[in-house]
Amino acid sequence: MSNKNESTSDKNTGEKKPRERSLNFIETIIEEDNKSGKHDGRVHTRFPPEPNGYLHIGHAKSICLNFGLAKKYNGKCNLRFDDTNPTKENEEYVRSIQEDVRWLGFDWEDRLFYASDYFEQLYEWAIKLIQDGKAYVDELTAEQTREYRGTLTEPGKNSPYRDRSVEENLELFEKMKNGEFPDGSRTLRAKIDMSSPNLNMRDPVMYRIMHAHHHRTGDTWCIYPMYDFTHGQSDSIEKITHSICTLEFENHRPLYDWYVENLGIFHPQQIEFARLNLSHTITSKRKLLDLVTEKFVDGWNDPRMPTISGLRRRGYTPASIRNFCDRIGVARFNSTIEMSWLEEAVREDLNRTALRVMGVINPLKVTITNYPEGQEEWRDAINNPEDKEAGTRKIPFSGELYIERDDFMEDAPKKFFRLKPGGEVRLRYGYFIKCEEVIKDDKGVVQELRCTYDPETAGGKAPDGRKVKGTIHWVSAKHSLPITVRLYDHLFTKEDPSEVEEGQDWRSNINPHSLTVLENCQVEPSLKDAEPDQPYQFERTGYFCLDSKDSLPEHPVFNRTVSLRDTWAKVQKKSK
RNA sequence: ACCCCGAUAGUGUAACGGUAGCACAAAACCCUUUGAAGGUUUCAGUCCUGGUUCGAAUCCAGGUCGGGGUGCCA
Repeated sequence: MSNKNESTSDKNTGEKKPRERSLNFIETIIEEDNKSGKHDGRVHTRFPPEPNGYLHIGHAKSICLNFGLAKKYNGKCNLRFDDTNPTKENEEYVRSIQEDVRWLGFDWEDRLFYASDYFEQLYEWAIKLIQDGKAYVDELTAEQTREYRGTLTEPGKNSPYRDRSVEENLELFEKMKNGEFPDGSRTLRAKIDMSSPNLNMRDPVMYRIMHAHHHRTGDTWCIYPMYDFTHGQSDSIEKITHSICTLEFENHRPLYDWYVENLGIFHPQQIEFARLNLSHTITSKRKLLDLVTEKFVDGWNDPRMPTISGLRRRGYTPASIRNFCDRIGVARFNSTIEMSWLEEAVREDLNRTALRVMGVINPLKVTITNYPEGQEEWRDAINNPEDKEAGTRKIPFSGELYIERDDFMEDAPKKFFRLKPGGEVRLRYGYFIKCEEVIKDDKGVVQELRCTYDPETAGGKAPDGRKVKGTIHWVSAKHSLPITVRLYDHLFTKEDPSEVEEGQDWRSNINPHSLTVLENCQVEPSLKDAEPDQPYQFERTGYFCLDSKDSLPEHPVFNRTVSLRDTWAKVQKKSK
């Protein structure tokens, strides 16, 4: 008979332990390795980006995973640039990648490496494989190589150059290295198995000739190693224990293993996980580059981009991104995460940290007819109800205000708690006001509201105890600061941007309304000294930050990071 | 067509032969000087068919569906 309580016998200790997230499959592997002593309990990972683009949210998942695992198991994580293709890589990307990893909050300490650091060693290993009769110089053209490789269903056939002598191969490879052959005329190939069902094992190319300038090694080399001949050995050199990569490299694992085994060097374990797919956006470096070069966005760090730099400029925080990456988990099957998860993650972080301010996005003038002419007063406002330490500030009140246009309705439904003709509403930290008169222009558009205030309700409390359901934000017209606000929506209209009509491409799914610019928004004067790194919550509207690129002291521009959750919008939608 | 991998509420993940759980989304309510935040509750799931077993999400077989694979890219 089993006793149900046996397994939870420790629950009467009275301690409320934070609920531990259960292990993901990689952590399980690591813990098994640690138990069996496979690497003496050592955990060493690496983040290996190719410097051919800016980092995006998908990379953040990998960064958090690799650095996170190292931290969790008291290990190390290297940053290594996988720079084996000089025609696509450059310094700007190297710089931005380091900046982004650091910004996310991770530190590779003194372990910044480049695959190009290992070119000499890789070259020697290539020679060893030649000497062992496991590699040969091929003279097939690229097209011929393709033909000889066979297809998914038919085996390939051996290259006529496959059985050259070791000496001849050595000599030819030397000449390749010395630049005696033009690009594309020769390759060095591993001699494995042209009939393998895994195409990667059909005598994969190890080296190709490229007379190209490398951002680090300059013109030292005119032959460059392929990814497969580089990655595993780089891991091996750095004594990486767990080499974590995305699912599309799964078919490469046998080759990864083949190289380190045939070279007789330290054998790291490659582990694949599913890359992140986010709804309503793309994480293909090539397509992101297209968005930039074709000017659909304002550079790699456009706040609509899913790049780390874009998210940063948008106002996302490192903690929110780390949290997001932790929550989405890691698995071995492809999935798409809804954008709302990312948004929820920033809201959660910003709710704790953002300073509350009054900001009116779409101003509607309100004149308080019974407020003494020329009078003004400074009222106390709480900077952050989630953080007592943040203190309070003074905000100016006067007889001429701006409120949000959406906070007034002439024909209001019952559930509308804000201002309506004859109705009363609370101005946050201010007074109750009552709408007495609606002034419109010729076209019937509301121009101004004339209201009266109740001087007894200073601070928002009514001494007679009468209740007012609605509380709205406002600014004093005389004191407020005009700013520009940029609102963002999904970059793509479809959840899956690659899903297109016939004859169209992914570009047809770009959302034409992903950016809305609002001029003449009005905010409280304290925002005069805003800095891009300081997140703000415009109360009842959303989280905002100063744009780090386009904002000028005389013309502030604020980006909306994310709106607040809007239950009213839901109610409205439902009633339609 | 061939090889490899995968499939658990709407979404994302856990349960490792023994009570299918958590988060986000959705819904209802409470609270509220942010229709925010917070709190309570509800809804909702093991791809299919067989087999092994006292017992299967888990092991086995077959099927279905999805992803990856024919770069001198990574």
